[in-house]
Amino acid sequence: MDYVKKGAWSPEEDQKLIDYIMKYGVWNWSHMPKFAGLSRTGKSCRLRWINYLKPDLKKGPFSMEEVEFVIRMYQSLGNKWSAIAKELPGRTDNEIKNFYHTHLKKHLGTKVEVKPKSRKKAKQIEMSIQKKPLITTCPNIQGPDDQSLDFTNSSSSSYITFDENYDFLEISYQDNDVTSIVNQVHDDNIVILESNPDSSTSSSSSVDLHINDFMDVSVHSSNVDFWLDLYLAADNLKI
DNA sequence: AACCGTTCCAACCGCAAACGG
DNA sequence: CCCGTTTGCGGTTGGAACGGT
Repeated sequence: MDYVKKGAWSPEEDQKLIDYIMKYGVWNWSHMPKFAGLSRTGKSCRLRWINYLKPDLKKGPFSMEEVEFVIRMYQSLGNKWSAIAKELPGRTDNEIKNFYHTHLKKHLGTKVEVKPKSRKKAKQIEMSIQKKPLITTCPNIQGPDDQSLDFTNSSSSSYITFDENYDFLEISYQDNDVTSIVNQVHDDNIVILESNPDSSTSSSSSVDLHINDFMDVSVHSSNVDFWLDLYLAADNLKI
């Protein structure tokens, strides 16, 4: 049998693979296809089973908890997708990798420079960040009342404030007090912060993170191209 | 309706690691 | 230890679906 099928799996092929594995289990991926009546490579069968057909897979969009977990794991492990997947039951390495590339990648690139006032403070911040790092993300997010939180054309300062646990407190922007909106974003939610990647052409798009004496953290930028978005955990969140 | 650019993910590929004779 | 085979991993991509004009 020389012909090897490639591309999308048909429902019939899926069923053959499921039936075979349910009956005989996985014993040898490379030999199994011909016994299962499949014109596929073992590699293709393995991938199809592991990433799609296995019964204990969780289907559907990532929950907020899963998103947060993936972000934190990525920030501590990097692109160790299988290691991350092991800690996230029901999600495969491929799924997490796809999720990262489609939803997170473009938002995680910006480094925020921390300029603590003292060495002690620096250590505190370092530990705090390890525990609960600043996270990033999505442009053009809709606020709770469908208010679009668009900071793209900022020509003034923006502040975002966290408490000593790095929990989000408030945000102020120009003359507009958006605290009322933000207050609806609850503690469990992730606040995302980044400079606009599209503004990379501009000469000085730095963002400074200032630690004040109260151990609050505020982010300040007077750069025209700086923008902030909030990544809301509300049910209407689209990611 | 037709076209076109973008988004997204299933599935591919190459390579590395693990296995086993 | 060696070497062929199998399994596992991470980067990449083809094309379907979607959204805008």
